[in-house]
Amino acid sequence: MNNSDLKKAGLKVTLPRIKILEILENARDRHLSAEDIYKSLVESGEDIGLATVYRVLTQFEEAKLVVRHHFSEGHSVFELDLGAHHDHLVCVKCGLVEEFVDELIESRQQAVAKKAGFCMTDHSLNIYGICKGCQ
Amino acid sequence: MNNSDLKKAGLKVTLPRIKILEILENARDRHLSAEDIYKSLVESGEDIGLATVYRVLTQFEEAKLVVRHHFSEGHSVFELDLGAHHDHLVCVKCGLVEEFVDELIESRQQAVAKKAGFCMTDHSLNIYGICKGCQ
DNA sequence: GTCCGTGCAAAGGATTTGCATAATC
DNA sequence: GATTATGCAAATCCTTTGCACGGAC
Repeated sequence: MNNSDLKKAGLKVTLPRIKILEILENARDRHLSAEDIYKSLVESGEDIGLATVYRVLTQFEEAKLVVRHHFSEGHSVFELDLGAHHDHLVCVKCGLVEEFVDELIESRQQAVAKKAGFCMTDHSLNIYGICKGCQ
Repeated sequence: MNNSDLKKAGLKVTLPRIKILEILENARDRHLSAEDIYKSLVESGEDIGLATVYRVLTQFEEAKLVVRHHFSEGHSVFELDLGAHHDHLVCVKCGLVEEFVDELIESRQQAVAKKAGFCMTDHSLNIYGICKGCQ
């Protein structure tokens, strides 16, 4: 994920876009809110507005560079789209997010959609619970 | 679901609460937003404020009379909690919501959580797609 | 009569938008 | 140099809260 990905997406290579991409790549927990990213920028001494963060993230989403998730927290979180679909385990205490894939669940979802006559475009499965560290 | 359910929940039996319960029971699509409910009240000539709708829905949620869902639309939707857990198929064109249960998926989720060391408290699975009528 | 519930208006948080300026290509 | 991006502030959407009044028990 680098500057040429931006060009490919038809986006000019600008400082805010590069920085936001970097932050998403280097984040320990890869699932960040717009506010998280903004804070991170401010800490690095960058002079980038929150509105720009939102604009860039929305553009990245449209360009399929990032995926937006709505965990049940009242705000969106974003992660780089590395192409590998996965679902999420979210800790309701500390906010930790783990990823998982279960082929059986994936295929059953397809089957459920088909049976209902839906043409499935997407799905989101979030398991909420208390992680090992918080128990 | 009636007035005695309200009393059981420790809530006084008031007109707004009764009306909102009725609307949730009679809704064709049982998944309504606060705004939907408010509009429905206004149409029936009730003089009930939107703030009250939100307050009542939040109380109902705490009392386990309704369940709140966050489909990816920027607002919450509410449905009566009839005790039967289910997941949702959401049409991205018309907003139609269908319910389903798949035991295999349910049990796999438990297994996934257990393997990750999570104590699962809840989960939400939404399949997004285009319904039969919209295709 | 006490306490809880409600309406209204104002506040709140997350996100978007308008506009003049500044940067990329 | 033309076009697209950005920063800032103001606006918007959904939801919550403060306060004085009204209703349930």
